[in-house]
Amino acid sequence: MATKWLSPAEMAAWLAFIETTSDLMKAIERDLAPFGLDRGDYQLLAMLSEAESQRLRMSELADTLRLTRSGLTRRMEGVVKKRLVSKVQCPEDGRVFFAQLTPKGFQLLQDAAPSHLESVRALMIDLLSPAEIKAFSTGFGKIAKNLSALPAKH
Amino acid sequence: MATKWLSPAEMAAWLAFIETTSDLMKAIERDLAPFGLDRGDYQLLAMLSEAESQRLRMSELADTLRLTRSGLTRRMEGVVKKRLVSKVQCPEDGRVFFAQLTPKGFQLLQDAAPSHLESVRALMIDLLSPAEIKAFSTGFGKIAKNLSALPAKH
DNA sequence: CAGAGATAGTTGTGTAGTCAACTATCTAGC
DNA sequence: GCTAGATAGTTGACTACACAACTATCTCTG
Repeated sequence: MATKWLSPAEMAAWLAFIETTSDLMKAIERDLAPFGLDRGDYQLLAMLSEAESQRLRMSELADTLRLTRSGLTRRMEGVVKKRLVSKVQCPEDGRVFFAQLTPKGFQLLQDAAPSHLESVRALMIDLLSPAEIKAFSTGFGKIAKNLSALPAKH
Repeated sequence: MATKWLSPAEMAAWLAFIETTSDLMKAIERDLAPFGLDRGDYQLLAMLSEAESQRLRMSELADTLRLTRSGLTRRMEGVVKKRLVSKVQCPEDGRVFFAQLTPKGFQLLQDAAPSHLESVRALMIDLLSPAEIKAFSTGFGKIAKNLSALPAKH
């Protein structure tokens, strides 16, 4: 197999991406900490807040959060204990549970959102030119589309 | 505090980045699995392979891998047990240890690299236009520069 | 050269996630 | 309407990390 190496420009893009992402995530997480939330909690609340009746089936939520079902079961323990989310059994199907955003959870999300958005701006968006923003959007869009077209499970 | 919302284009860039990165990392990890390596191991080996004498001080290696010192201690247990890396005490300073790539580790890296590079190409690089590649590189570069200029520790 | 303090790495403890096995419920086919 | 299988979620065991406290070594100041 003849290895097709990456050109310097390609390697630069890859390395910049790989090395920066982890630091960026940590910085964003740090800005969320004063609200008692981590990034996983925030995303969970944000997803629910945008959903119909502010609730989603567990497995649907797990998929959008890129968690396994068991992973979500564990993460839910935290936000349920904090009364930010409640678990509601579906009347039509006894197997399914909904994660339901509580008023307290909604309020906390409202409180945290401005700070989080500001954080995303300061650490990423405002540093990029409009062309770069466009390139991020289209570039990651193409990557995502390709990934979802893949056989997925091995 | 008046919340400065993200424009649709900005939000698109942010969401595309956030949602795609996790899937991309998992896909790359999956392609590395046949070699018995995960992404952390691969990066550890890759860093050592490029270093002077193919070795680095533990704390230096921890920094480049974005691990805490204790995190690296734990990760080293795995690669040391697999004989891919050995730990060598520094003669001049009894506190410091070097992570030293073994011939076996070097060989495994040589074996895995073509597949890994191919994976990075297929899942990311080859999907992007040259302009997008450039934008990724400069964009993440700016983000990284900004992060390193920050107060860093809380 | 004796501490005092800095530095390198490890260990104890805790958290967040995975996978595989399990329970409970629902749905079809007979 | 019963049983076979599918589906939703949970649990047990494990892994990879982080943080804080610790040990060992080095360095500096008197």
